[in-house]
Amino acid sequence: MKVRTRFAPSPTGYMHIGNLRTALYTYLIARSMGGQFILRIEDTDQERYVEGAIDVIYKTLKMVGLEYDEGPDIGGPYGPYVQSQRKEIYQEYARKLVELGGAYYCFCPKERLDALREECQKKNIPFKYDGHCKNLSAQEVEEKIRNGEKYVIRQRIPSTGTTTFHDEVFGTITVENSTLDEGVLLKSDGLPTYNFANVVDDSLMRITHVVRGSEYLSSTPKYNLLYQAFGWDIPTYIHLPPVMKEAGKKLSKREGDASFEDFYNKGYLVEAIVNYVALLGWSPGDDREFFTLDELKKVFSISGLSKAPAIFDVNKLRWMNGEYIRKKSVEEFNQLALPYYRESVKTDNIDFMKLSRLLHTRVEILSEIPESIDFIDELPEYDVAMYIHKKMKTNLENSLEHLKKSCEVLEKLEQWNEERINEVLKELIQKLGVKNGQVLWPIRTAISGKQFTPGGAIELLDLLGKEESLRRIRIGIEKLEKANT
RNA sequence: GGCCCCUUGGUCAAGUGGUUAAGACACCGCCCUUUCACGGCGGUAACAGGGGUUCGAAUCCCCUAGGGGUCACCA
Repeated sequence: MKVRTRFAPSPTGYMHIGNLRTALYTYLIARSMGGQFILRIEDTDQERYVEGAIDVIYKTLKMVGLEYDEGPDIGGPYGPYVQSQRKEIYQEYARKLVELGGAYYCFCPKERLDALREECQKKNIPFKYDGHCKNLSAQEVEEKIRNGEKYVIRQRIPSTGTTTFHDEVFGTITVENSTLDEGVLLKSDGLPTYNFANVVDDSLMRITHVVRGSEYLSSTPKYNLLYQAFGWDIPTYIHLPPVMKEAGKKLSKREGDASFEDFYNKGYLVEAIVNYVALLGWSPGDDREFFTLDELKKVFSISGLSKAPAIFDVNKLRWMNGEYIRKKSVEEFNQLALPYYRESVKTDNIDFMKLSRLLHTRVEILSEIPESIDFIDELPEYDVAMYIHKKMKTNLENSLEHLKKSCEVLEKLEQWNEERINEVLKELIQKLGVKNGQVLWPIRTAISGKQFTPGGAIELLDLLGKEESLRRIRIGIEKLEKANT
């Protein structure tokens, strides 16, 4: 039988990183076994409807490269793939289930249920529907419906015995049927609950492997009962532990560290996010940790899935993102960096390729680019104390002296390029008989005004150009003269 | 609270009865070096606790603790 998995998000308007991981794993499980991957939208909750939310799902899957074989926008043999468009199907199957004895009509008003719930809470016992409508006769049911009474359809669950299911990651789990609540399958608005829709759809759509978050673990016995009542094959279950921010905390939408989009907008590369997320809760079994999507398709295996919740470590993502950046050619990096350059560099005589060569090994996430090059447009205010560097053995006096001498040689330099600048300065250094840093540190300080810069003095001189460099060096000389008197 | 699940360094994790308990991120140190990075080398750091079973337990069993999930006409 051909493996078929499905990613079935409810459209909330953004793609949580944990959700993305579920999608990834679901996709990989299918692809690693040569199977098909289906997209289905679970929008049976009308109150939660969010405009444009489905587009976010399409867009994210596309960016990440998770191609689905069937879905709302591309169709397929088991459509429609949006649950709100399958209303009649659920109603039909709900009625069928009643006939089969797996469900019953319930006319209990909300008030009655609320009272029941309150009572349970008082006694500190878990809420369970008390079966008030469980034994209504067919005639009674028919009459109530004819009278226009609102109703739901509830699952009928044996009061004794146990139900066992097997999960590929959590193993075999057995629960007492008596602890299972006879939940609502079909709501009074005619739409199904998740509990019903997912079973019906998964079966109708021939899903062989059900992949979802571990929050569904505890209701899975009920789904098995449903499959059994219908006489359907039970799928292979693969429940995934959650992704946490830190022990006990979830990734939050508010702090902007929860969705794929958040990370993408912060300058993380799609490949890096995918790679990192793949490793969050799954291990190939060996040391390898760099994978493209295509490579993952080959090596992914359910057996590498872990059952404990994983904490999302932004630090490691950063590192991995940096690695991905370094793997790119300078040209590719330049293309990625361009929009960020334009954010902070307004002067147009800067050679961005030169800049990219400097930044290439120093950037971990794209969004840190603007700040690291903000000195290009304008020399920042800086303190003369920055000229004092213990290891370089620089102080205010020798910095001034060396800056003056450097200024002299640089002024005379006709051909302004890295090679020539290097020659002249090294010559000067030799003549002075000092360490490189004695001359170069003050220069870098003078032209950047910053403690840390991408590239050293020579690269920066070249980057900024003769005129601007000399202007800044003279400012430095002035500052030092003032400080020395 | 009932039921279910989970527990190897700060984090991700390998490990499936016999290992000096891998590797990666982070951290620290050294080297390279005109700063910062990159790169290279090295270091600190873990089987939640307690009982069993066994010649032998991170691995099997039980208890305790901590954590998570669930208990909706939400998914």
